[in-house]
Amino acid sequence: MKNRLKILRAERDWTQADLAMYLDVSRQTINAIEKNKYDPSLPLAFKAARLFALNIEDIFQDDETINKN
Amino acid sequence: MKNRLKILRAERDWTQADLAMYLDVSRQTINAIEKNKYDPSLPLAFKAARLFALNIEDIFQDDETINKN
DNA sequence: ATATAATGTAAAACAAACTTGACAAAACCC
DNA sequence: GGGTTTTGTCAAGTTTGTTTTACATTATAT
Repeated sequence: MKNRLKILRAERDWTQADLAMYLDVSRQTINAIEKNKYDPSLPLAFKAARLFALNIEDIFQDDETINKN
Repeated sequence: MKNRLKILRAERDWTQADLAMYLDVSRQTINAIEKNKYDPSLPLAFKAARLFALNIEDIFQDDETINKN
């Protein structure tokens, strides 16, 4: 599972700690997800989608899902 | 977190066991998710989305997410 | 160069997701 | 009705996600 959190953060000039605060998780959780140590829970993915006003699929990309673009 | 698994199953005349098999999880997992005992993992949500050819948001709906329709 | 901020990482603990096995209740045929 | 399939549920166990604390490394700014 890939994700665009680092890019989305960079676009807003947010630190991992900032994003963690907005999503009500620990900074280590953000770091672990960005470094692909584990996948977020579905509720957390929804929260991120809401925060960035994007679809979950636009933030997180399943490796099995073949991308048509 | 609500979900439309039961409806999507019904449309295809699948049992919980059928869906479990297609998603490589136990029948109890499908039952628990349908009965809102817990949320699926993000990978499982992606797998369901692929199976039904829908977006995750069209299958699972966060309670916090205000629906605009 | 040194201070500060940001990121990476690790261990221990706990919570949430998922498994297997088993059985009861409900729905569906004949 | 009785048999069969489907659904609901429970307990015990494993795995995955998350927290806290702590410290090391890297980047940024004087």
